[in-house]
Amino acid sequence: MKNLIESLLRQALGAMPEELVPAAARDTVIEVENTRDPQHGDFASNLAMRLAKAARQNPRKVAESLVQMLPANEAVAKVEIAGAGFINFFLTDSAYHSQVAQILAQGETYGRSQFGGNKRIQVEFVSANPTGPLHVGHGRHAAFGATLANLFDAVGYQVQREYYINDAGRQMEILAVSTWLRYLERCGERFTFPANGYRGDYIVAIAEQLFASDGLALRRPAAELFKNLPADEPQGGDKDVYIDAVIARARSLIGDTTYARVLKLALDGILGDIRDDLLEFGVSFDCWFSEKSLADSGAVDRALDALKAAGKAYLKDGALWFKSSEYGDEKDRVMVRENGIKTYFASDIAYVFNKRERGFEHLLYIWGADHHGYITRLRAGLIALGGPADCFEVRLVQFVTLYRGGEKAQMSTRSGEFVTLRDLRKEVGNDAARLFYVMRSNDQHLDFDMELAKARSNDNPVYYIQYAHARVSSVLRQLRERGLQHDVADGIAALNRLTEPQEVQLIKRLSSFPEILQQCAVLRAPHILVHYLRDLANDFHTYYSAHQFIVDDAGVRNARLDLALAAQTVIRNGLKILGVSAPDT
RNA sequence: GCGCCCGUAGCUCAACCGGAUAGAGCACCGGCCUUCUAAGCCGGCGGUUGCAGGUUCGAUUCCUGCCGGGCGCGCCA
Repeated sequence: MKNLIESLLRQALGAMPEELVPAAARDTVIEVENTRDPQHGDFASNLAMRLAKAARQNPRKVAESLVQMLPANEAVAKVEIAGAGFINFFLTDSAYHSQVAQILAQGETYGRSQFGGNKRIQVEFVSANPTGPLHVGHGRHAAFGATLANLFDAVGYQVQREYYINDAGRQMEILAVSTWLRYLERCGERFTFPANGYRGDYIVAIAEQLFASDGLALRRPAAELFKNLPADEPQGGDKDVYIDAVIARARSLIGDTTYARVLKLALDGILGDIRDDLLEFGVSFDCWFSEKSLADSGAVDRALDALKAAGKAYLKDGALWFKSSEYGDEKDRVMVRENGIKTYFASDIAYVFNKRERGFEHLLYIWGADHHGYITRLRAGLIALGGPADCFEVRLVQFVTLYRGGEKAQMSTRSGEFVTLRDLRKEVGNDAARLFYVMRSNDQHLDFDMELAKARSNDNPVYYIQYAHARVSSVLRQLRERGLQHDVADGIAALNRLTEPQEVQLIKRLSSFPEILQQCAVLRAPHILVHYLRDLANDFHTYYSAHQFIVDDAGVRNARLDLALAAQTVIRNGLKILGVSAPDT
């Protein structure tokens, strides 16, 4: 509908005389918006006001000329000029009534469009380090990223969902040694666990597996393991230096091959858990991309070489630096440390380049708010390697604070007692979690109230929306119980009987669904869809309370049932994008 | 100190990338069930959009400066 008005205005603009609207001013974006007040019609445009300056005319005069040039259209009942120069469009009833027929005809594809022009976009999200289970913060990333990807898919992009596995580097070493130490404890060795080791229960569980498969074969005396090591943090030492020493000692005691096997056992175990967790949450990925594979394939070295060749890298203090300060970064960044080990930044540059090589036209990264400092430097890397800067986009997701009742729930990674995504899903259910996570704008801190999420009441938007869906199913059940049939075609023929204000309101809401999806995708704002569905549910409940569907007049009855079915279709389509179920009861 | 995000009703948040009278839910007050699910509906109360300037026909939105909150500023990941 909005697109129709827009094209009418564009035609009118094209027909305006040259002396009134100079050629330069014609190339403007035509803004059409839904009106807030019904008195202003169904759609309004500020086009005349935007042209007024170039036309050297007052806005109302420009509006008059535009309206004169407006081609006639059967959907438009009336056009008015109002206020400072708004052009208000009033649509005909039949234009809206035909929307109901269209929704029913299109069914689960209603709302989808070709807006994206099949452009290849990649959404990379979650990408949590495989060193432990996902926590509630990752849940927000998962829900946000998955919903965005669904939105892109719905509006005609070719979308790929990717999870970047940080399976290279020191943290994997720490994971492996933590697992082996827990195994030693299981074997009966006694010692103090390193301050910098991973101490979650999941490590103990993996160690138990190792014990089951290998028995005491990998046991080494604790005394030998900890002999002549530097002090750990509680003893006044450096925890990083200490854990590195423990890792080196462990490697020498059990050998690199066995060590690698322990590492793989831990990595596979945790990654498998993450994968299952996300799958249960309705979040799936097209690609799990391994950082290690990037290093193994030589891609990281190639990226470094390319930067050197471009004159954007230099040696200082024994380290290799990238001149990111040339691209607005605060300072240059180290890519290869003095000890020869590459930083994450080196991998990240290679990775962004790799994404481009795989043919994605647009790269969307979903990161935690604490990573905002990396945006400039990574974009710098992309530009330095010749990539277009505008294909690189990062959306930050702010933190989640859990509340249980009025009380803050603690989520510290230190203690190992943080609330996992799995725990949260178990407590409030997948539907509530998915919806609550995206209910607020991503750059807004999220207060997640678990009590509210569980509530089966009006306060809870999940049930409110789902209830509207279920009510339609219930009406159709009632109909059958009374021995009646829903004749869709008969209803379509009688759509002009839908004249009650609640019916008109509901139809208007339904007809804006395709535009809402586009808007959500363009603004990367799934929360708009949640608000829309909430409003739609409200429109439906209001209608439901005001009028009966199952009435004696067959024409009205079938038309109303058509409308109810259309509302149910839109709710279901919307919930599907959000990853929320649409129950019939 | 520098950078990013945020500040809107008592609370949690919207406001369609500058538009018309700033809207919802919760809470509070008052109505509606012998008729399709009351998990619902209707009405009422509630605002100097943190503060001060600026830009223009028009600012919650853009700019500047303060105030307040969160998060970053490693040869960590």
